[in-house]
Amino acid sequence: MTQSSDTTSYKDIKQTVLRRIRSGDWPPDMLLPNEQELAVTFSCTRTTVNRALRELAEEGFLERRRKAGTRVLSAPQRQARFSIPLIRDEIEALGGTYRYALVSSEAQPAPDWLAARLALSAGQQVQHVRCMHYSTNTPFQYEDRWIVIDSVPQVAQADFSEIGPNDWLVQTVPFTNVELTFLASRADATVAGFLDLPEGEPVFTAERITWLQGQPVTFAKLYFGAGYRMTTQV
Amino acid sequence: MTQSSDTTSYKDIKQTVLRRIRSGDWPPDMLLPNEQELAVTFSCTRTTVNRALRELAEEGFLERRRKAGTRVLSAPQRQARFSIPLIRDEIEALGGTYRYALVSSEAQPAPDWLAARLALSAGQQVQHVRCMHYSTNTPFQYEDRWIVIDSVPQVAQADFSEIGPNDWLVQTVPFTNVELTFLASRADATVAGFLDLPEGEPVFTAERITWLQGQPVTFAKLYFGAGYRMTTQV
DNA sequence: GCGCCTATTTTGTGTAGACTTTAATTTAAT
DNA sequence: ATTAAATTAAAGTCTACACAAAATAGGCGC
Repeated sequence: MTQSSDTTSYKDIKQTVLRRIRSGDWPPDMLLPNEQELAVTFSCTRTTVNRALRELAEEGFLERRRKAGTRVLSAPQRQARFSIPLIRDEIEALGGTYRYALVSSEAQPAPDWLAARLALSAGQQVQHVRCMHYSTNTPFQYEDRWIVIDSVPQVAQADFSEIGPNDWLVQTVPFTNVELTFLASRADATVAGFLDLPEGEPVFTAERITWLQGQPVTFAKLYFGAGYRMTTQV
Repeated sequence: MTQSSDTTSYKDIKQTVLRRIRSGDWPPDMLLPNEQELAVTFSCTRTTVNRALRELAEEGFLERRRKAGTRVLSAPQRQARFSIPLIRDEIEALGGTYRYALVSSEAQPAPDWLAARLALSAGQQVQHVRCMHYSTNTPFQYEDRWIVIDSVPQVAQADFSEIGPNDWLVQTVPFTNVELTFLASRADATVAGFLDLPEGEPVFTAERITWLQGQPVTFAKLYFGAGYRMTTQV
């Protein structure tokens, strides 16, 4: 059998199933026919049905359990899946020219709050790097970053005057686990100065903790410039 | 052939490939062997290799192109995939008790900025619903929502005094397209009042536009209470 | 009735093989 | 040299079948 237009593809099945869900034909909580039956109705193999339903489940439309079958999810806990672009790409996509500037870089013992946050031992050495990212001379992001020296010893020799610590890290440490937090914070004098804002202004802020196989690698606090909006399609 | 422990599963392959990428064994931009070769080295079928590599590509580690082959992505633009929980679930997960209160609900012509945002015709009627979500009497979120009446005519009969507009919508218009935006805004007098904050305080804000098959359904502006943090693992 | 064990159903995943589609590459024609 | 057409290598997907694993449902003993 060929797979050209006379064949039912897993994409066709996905579309059809989605349409039935959306139209209310298959309402929330409904148990849908098992793969074998669907394979017959779609006149294809169970393998193909399986792929379609598996992907729909990954996308949050269905719930599948062995023996229990496949059912339509009632509360569509859709997962927003947005990519975290590199700053340079993001700025260039918005039509700006990316420029980077190092503010400071120094080794120091981890402050208490950082030690607590990353489960470091008291007084463990960290590299504290502060830098700016500009979009055509407009401040785009102020980055305040700490890198755990024990986890990335090479950081002692790193030169952050030309390359940003994030770029350096992704080249050096193929990172594994990341915890991302977004919040609205108030610009203190330092942040306001770098981002060219009035003090006290709301600032969209991201915190990013990175581990390499259980070892804390870096904590970054990223303050975005005025009017920043993070958008995603779901 | 069986698939028990003597067989190589697609998960094994994913792990092995990931390990090689992380260890630098397969550096960024490297072209990896084609599926047939990998199938031989892993002693499994090409089907199994295909699934492993396909998923790794979806997860952002590899780039695959027909004829060109599979290569390691240099800047692993990992995609944060975080689920958007229902407010009730989120509050209860944090140990609070969810409480809902309607502030106002009235039909009105769409204001210009909204008409522009949703591509409505001038003066199209919308239902403007404002409400509060509390976590054990602490303000958790102030919701300012507009629902396009032409897209959801049933909204005229809806009673939002007990059920929140979001819950009502997911029951009524199940699966839709969503554009989500996050930003930091400044609490104006209204928002400050509802969230029990000083005026001018930074507020983590989400904007949510929902379409049903190209038709605009609703625009919601969600103002989160003091200290709100949105966290996700990547 | 209650708890435990077994049987059965349904999804999960593998093998083997074929055809399709895309696109890089090479070849031929202008 | 440049463009257009043919070649071909790689991923993409389907068929057909088999066995595995999980979890519900039913039956058994108490």
